[in-house]
Order: sequence, then C-alpha cells, then structure tokens
Amino acid sequence: MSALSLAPRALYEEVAELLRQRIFARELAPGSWIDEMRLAEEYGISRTPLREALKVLATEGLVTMKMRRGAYVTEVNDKDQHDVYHLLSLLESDAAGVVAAQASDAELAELDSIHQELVAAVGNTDKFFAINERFHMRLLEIANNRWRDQMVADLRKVMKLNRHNSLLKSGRIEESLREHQALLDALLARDVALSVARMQAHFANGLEAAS
Amino acid sequence: MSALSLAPRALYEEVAELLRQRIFARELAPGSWIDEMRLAEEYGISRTPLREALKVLATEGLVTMKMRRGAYVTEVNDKDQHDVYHLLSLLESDAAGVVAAQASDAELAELDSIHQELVAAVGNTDKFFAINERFHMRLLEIANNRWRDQMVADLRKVMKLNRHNSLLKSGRIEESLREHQALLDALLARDVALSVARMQAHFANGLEAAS
DNA sequence: ATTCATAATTATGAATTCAAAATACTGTTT
DNA sequence: AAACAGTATTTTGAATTCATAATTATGAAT
Repeated sequence: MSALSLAPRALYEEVAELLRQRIFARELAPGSWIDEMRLAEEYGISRTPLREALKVLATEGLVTMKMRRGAYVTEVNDKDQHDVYHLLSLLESDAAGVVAAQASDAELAELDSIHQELVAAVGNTDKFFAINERFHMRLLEIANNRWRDQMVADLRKVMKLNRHNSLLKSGRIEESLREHQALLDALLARDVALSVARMQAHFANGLEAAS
Repeated sequence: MSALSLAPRALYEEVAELLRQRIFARELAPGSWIDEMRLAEEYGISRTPLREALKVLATEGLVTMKMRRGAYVTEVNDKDQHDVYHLLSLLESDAAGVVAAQASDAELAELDSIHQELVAAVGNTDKFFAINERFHMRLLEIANNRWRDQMVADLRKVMKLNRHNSLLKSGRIEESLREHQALLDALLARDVALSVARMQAHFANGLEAAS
C-alpha cells in the first residue's frame, strides 16, 4: 500500500512551497530575477500555476512583482530585519501573556515537557534548534489565535530571507535555555506581565546576538 | 487631456481591489461561492487574472480556496473578530509607543494638527470617521515599519468582513475624542508606556462598543 | 570607439483551449 | 414518491496560444 497524501495540495501551493525552500536556501538570491520559463520547464509544469504561486509569495512578502518585468526575490535590508524582528517579539510576547492567562494546566504541563526535552538536547545543536522551534510553535498554538499564527509564520519566513537569520545563535544555547526556564517559571506561575516581559527579554537577547 | 494613472497597477491587483470592495459591501456574502466565470464576464476579462486575484485574497485571508471546488468568501466568526481586534490593538498600541519614543517634533505636531481637524469635525459623522482613519494611518506611518503597516492593513480588511465592523461606533464620538486627546497628550509628553496604555484603552473601549 | 536608431528577440500579461472532476439532470426502479 | 444509476452539463485546474512591452542585438553615423 502506497502512502498517499490525505490532503493533496493544489499545484500552485506545492510550487509556492518549493520556491520558498529555494529562496530560503538562497538558491534564489535576494534581489535576483525569477525566470518563469526556466522554472516552469524545470518543474515540468506550465507558467500558469507558477505565476499563481509567485503572486502568493508576493502577498507574503517573499517576492516583489515589478510591473511588466516579472518577479524578484525580495531584498531585506537591516532595517527590515530589525522591524520584522520587533514584530515577532511583540506578537510572541503577547502570546506568552495569553498563555499565562488562559492555558489549561495540561497545556502548561505540555510546554514544561517540551522544555525538558530541550534541556536533554543540549549538546545536540540541530535537535536543540528543532525542539526550540517546537516550543515556540506550541506556545503560539495554545495562545489560540489563528491570525497571529499566520502573521508569525509569514514574519518568520521573511526573517529567513536574511543571511543572519537564526532566531537562536548556536553560541547562545546555554543562555537561551536559562531564558526559556525563566519564561516557563512565569507561565507556570500564571504571571501574565512577567511572562510577557521574559519573552521580550528572550527576543531582545536573541537580536543582540544576531546583529 | 485625460487623467491617466501614474502607477498603472497590474490587472490582477485591480481586480483584487474590486473584489475586496464587493466583499466588504457584502455583495459577496461570507460563506458564499465566488463564480469565476460570471465575474470574469462581468469585468470583461479572462479567468486568468481573476484567479490570480483570488489567490491573493486567499493569502490575505479574505477568501478560502477549496480544492477542486473553487473560492469562497471567508466566514469570520465572533472569535475571529475578537482575535483580529486583539492583534490590531497590540500592533497599533506598539506603534503609539514607537511614535512617542522616536517621532520628530514636526511629526507630533502633525498628529496634533490632525487631531484639531477631528475636534472641528464633531457633528459631521462621515468626516469625523475619515479624519479618525487618517490619524491612525499617519501614526502608523510615523512609526515607520512597513511590515506592521501591511499587517494592520490586512487585519483591518478582515475586520470589515464582519457586520459589526466599525472600529468606531457613531455613538462613541465624544468618548473617542477624549481618548484621542489623552493619547495625544501622552505622545506629546513622549511618555512611551502611557502612550501604549492609552492606545490600548482606546481600542478596549472600541471593542466594548462594538460587541 | 561610442552613441544612437532600428530591427530581432525574449518575456510578460492575459485570453483561449482542453482534460478531468464535481455537480445537476434524467429516467428508471422500487 | 423516494432512491438510485447513468448521462449530460458545468466548473475547475492547468496547458497553450497570442499580443504587446521590454530587452538585446545589429548596424549606421559621428
């Protein structure tokens, strides 16, 4: 029995995802022109779904459409980088506050459990990064605002456009872990203001390390 | 000499804007199916740019694409409404803080001047609404974060999907004016925390009035 | 050799066409 | 009359085609 996708995405979505990967991998470099014909041929599809995908990426901010001259990979300068990071911090800090206020005990326990995995993963950088990502994602899910989730997802994509993209520098693992612990303490204590402040601090330190 | 558009937008953008108008006007009702052929014929264009526009609207959240069954106007329930409003409040309050911290004296004076127009427009509801909108827009511009501007614009669009959409109830004009005055005082005093708090209060009252 | 004008090429934007899936319709059976 | 099967129609998704704008190449003039 072959594994078939339960929710076969539309072709244009599939293509959009492929293009995102290539943009994040800098195979399609910031500022560079996107050759529709070449890509369509490469993927063995027509230009129609490819162009639809490009328009989706343009709305997300990854691509910039120039009238009558096609699509270009968006260039993100230092100010953009800073602005986007500021918004990520704002949104995720707010999410932390919401979680502190509204999460069920089981949900907080789940975050605690992910944090324990994080502690166990010190030394394995890749694993640490992955679990860290999961912690942030789960926290957002628990905060339960799909519109914020969408915005954070888009902003994180834009962050990835930049060379110095990591939201978590490898040299900061110990420090980051302490910040997570502090955040978790605030969450478990259901202290809204402190949770917000600690998530902010976590982001503030991350930015310092990134720039 | 005919007035020609300096920046002729792409057709798909033009169409996207027309569709937004019709969605906000509820001519295309939430949950209803969007008839591509009918609209394309009505606008005298082919389905290609129309479908591109629909994909843009889908990425914005105004429209939901269902696999192999076309596009539907997104239904926004009460929780969505509340969630979106929460984010608008968060983003605009943060913008107020940034303005308090970083705006030039001239920019603050400009906000003051718009506020004076607002005072003068009491009694003329439509005008009041328009100037109020301009005040919020200008504040965002001064906060100078194009990514936030985009997000606020998108969120405001989603708010418009709801029947009880007004960010400013007509019955609250006096009250709203007082809140604006208080906000402006905080901005002119360059008190960041107070500016944030007062914008939050402004939004909190607005929500109460809307629900 | 460089600049300019013109022609050839290429790429974009949009219309049209086509295949396949979903829906509506028809007539039959119970 | 309701349920069903089978057919016809509609609609979607995607490929193809076409017109025009933008770019590049070519060649003449300075």
